[in-house]
Amino acid sequence: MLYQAPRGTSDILPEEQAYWRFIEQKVAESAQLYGYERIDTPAFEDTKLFARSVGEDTDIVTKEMYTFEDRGKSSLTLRPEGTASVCRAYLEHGLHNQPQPVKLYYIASIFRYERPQAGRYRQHYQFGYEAIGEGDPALDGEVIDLAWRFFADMNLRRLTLQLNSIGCKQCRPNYVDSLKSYYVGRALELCPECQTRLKRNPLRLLDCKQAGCQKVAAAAPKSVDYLCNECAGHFNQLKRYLELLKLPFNVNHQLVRGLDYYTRTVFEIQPEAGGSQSTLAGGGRYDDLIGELGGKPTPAIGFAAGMERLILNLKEQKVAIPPLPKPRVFIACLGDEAKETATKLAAELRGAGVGVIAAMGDKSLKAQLRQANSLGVRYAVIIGEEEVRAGTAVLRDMGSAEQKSVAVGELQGLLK
RNA sequence: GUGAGUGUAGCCCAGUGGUCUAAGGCGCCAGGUUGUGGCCCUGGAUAUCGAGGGUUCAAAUCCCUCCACUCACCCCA
Repeated sequence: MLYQAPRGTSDILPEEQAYWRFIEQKVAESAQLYGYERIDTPAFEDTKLFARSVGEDTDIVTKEMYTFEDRGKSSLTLRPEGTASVCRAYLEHGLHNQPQPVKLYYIASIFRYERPQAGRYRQHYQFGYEAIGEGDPALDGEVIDLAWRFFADMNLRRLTLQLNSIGCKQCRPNYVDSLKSYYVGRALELCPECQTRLKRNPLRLLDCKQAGCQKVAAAAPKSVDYLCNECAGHFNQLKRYLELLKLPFNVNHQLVRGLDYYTRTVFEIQPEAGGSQSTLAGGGRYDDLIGELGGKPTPAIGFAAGMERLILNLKEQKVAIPPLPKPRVFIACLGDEAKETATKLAAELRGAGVGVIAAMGDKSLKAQLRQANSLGVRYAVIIGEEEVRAGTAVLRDMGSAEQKSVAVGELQGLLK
């Protein structure tokens, strides 16, 4: 094989496209339902944008970014996530002058240099929704409702909604401190990786999968017990809204997310019996991010979902996807004159909005019909020398195998 | 970055040292009389057996190196 797609990337072949178009359509529909408008941002941005927003010490920034210098010596990075770009656009275009919150959604390719495996790729696609400019917990509830409804409406079953609150700039340090002091006494029970996490990123201690560490994590201090009054009130109100909306959330004290910008609300939607790379959607509040990017303090919340993982789940659960439309008519012909008639007819039908596949080459009629059959068209139009002389064509119904001779001029009306 | 598994035609795969100048199935192409698909039958094309090196009289089959893919860890959608 001379060339193949780079590791962790893949071609989306025609046979897969129905899934992609289906999801895109559902994304647009639910955006419309909740008042979100589409935004598309560049595939790459100034490297500093991601470093600042995602967090200098996160895995994404330290080892997963596709960073390059362009010919003008600017350091650019292929977007490793969607939120930072949307916030940049919000600031750059003065969207704070619009009624708040500004609700935006996107469908975009995402790039991370990781070892690919099931449900994880170096280039993958995410769709996401961001609501910027409002801190009301009712908005958190609405966003989570949107996320939940999105998957439920696709007839995906056995999903769970994981929820947590990780506090704000004021109260989180207290929590991290108490987490540290809890863990320091138990360092010997931890796996080697957790020993280093203890120093570098204590929050991550909570979601280590090692059995021993799990045990320690289960009894660890909970972030919700360290929330300041404002954060606690916000979280309580959110839970109240989720109950009103009848969303079956599970407060998961070990849910922490890998991007630094999250504050207060964090949530994920996971399949119940998921493998390791199973999270379908994740998100939360990022009340400090716009400010850190140079704007005035602006609360915001959003989430993103992985398209490939969603498709994986749709397939596993055998969710029926509507087929993509395709031509219903195949035109077969025999002889040079017939081909001219067929060529003109095909153009006329297409002009009238009827999709047509015209036979090419000079294959036998048998071969042409075989092709028509495998294309799955509803009708075959057959034009041979006799038909040319008579100004007619044979219209064959590929389902019933019934056929009749009709005037060429009548076809457009019959096939419309 | 770490660990494990796998690499034979477009796809699924048989074949574990010598009749392998590689079998089968799907798919593809053609034919089964003069201009008709789907079923069936017949025929055909398509494989430097992942790459390179080594062992041997002899290697798809054994050894080494590399590469790729898959799965898992890390982390995330």
